[in-house]
Amino acid sequence: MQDGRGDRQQPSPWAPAAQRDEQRTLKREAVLLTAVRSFNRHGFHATSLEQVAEALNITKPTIYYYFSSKDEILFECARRGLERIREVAAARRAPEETGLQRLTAIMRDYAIIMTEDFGQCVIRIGDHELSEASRQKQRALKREIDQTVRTVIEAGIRDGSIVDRDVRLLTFTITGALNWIAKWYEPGGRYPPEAVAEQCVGLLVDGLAPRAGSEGSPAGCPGQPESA
Amino acid sequence: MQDGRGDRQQPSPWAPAAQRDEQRTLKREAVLLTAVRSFNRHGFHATSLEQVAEALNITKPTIYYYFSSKDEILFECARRGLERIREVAAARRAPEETGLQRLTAIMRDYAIIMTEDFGQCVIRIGDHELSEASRQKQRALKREIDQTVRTVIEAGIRDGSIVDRDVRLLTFTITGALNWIAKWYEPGGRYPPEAVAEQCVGLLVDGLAPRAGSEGSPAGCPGQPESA
DNA sequence: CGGTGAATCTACCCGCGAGTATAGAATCGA
DNA sequence: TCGATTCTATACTCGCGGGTAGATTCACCG
Repeated sequence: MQDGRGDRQQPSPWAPAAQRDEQRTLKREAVLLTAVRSFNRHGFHATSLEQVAEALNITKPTIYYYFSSKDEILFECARRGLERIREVAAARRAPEETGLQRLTAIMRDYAIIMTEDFGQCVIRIGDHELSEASRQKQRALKREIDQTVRTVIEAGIRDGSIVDRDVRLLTFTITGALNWIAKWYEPGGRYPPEAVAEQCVGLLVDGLAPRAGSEGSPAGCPGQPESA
Repeated sequence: MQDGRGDRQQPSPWAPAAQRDEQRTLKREAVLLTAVRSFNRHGFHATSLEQVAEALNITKPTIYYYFSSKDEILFECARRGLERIREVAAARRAPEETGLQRLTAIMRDYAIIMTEDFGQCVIRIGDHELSEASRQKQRALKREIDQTVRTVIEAGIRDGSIVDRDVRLLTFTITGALNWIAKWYEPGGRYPPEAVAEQCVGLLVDGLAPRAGSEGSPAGCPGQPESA
């Protein structure tokens, strides 16, 4: 991972500089993971950094050696969750498939992210817990994701694979159903993440009312594309 | 003050006792309403009772004259929201209609409650903000609602008006989509509550994929009841 | 070994907000 | 008009937790 820096070809036996950096990264990571799990389980305010430190066998000032504030920790957790979503959403931007097919793929990945630590954090922690600055940054990330999803939905409406409804409300309803997974899902419970994703997406695509013809979702027979 | 309570038929001219009680109730109400709005807007922890008091042109001790703790205020707010949901859910328990018809009615009312102050409070305020005791009571209320909804869904699956899927996941997905309204809805925005409810429920019933036959929701032509 | 810097700890500060003690103002009953 | 009660305000306590100052330990390098 040499980025500009430290590219000195000097093969000193057991280069310690890189090790140091790696150690630091590893420890930051450990703090983040412990923190996000506590945030998710007990809530942000109910989690003191002392508790996090204790769980890591260190003390509070050590955490402040790696992070500048509790807000930074929370934001970094949320950022990772959002980053993951952004990736899967962006991965399906290319229009080789129908809008519904692309949206279905995004929804499925989205649902699974909601069962992960950093993904849950995005939903479980309220906006008001972040500082004003962090909240703004978070909003920007969310908007970007929202925009991507919306674009896919619009494409689906145009090609006839998605029902013609208000795009904004469509997006809210879908993301709501999926976001909610983060609230009730518990690892090791009766449903594996894939099953959750499968079922939720299936319901959103097919609807509550039984379809006349087939049983399964019409993923293979979308409305005929009629790109103007 | 005999707690057999105040049933003395004595019609004293302009019974002041009743007026007193009414005044007290009115003021409690005002505190609750101001508090819940601030909770919803700024979050529970970011709302101090001093702020609430200031908004009411009173001081903090006055609030404590009407409530015993901040937790009691929050719980009372949430309780009202849940109570409203419980009512609408229970109202549609009788099986004169198909399961889907009953569920649709519940969902619609549920969605509208999510646009109201106390309804929003139930969703926007995390479980961890309540005291242990209050949280337990809240859970009980939520479970009761959940159970009612689930029963309706099961009836719908039996009579064929609702797709045969895992009831638990079905419930989570539906409530998730509807609960999320509380997060993004803003009064005076572009969508009136009825429109929100209409669209969300419509999508959940019909699904994202266009239906072959009709355009609208098949509210009038549910799957033929086939009660064994 | 002795110095240098990274990493961690002990011991503290400090502000905020929930909750309270208590006194004073208004209201009512006689 | 005089208590008694209801209601509200002033002025406080107090604990919790975010954040910091400064000492200390340790690892490596010369």
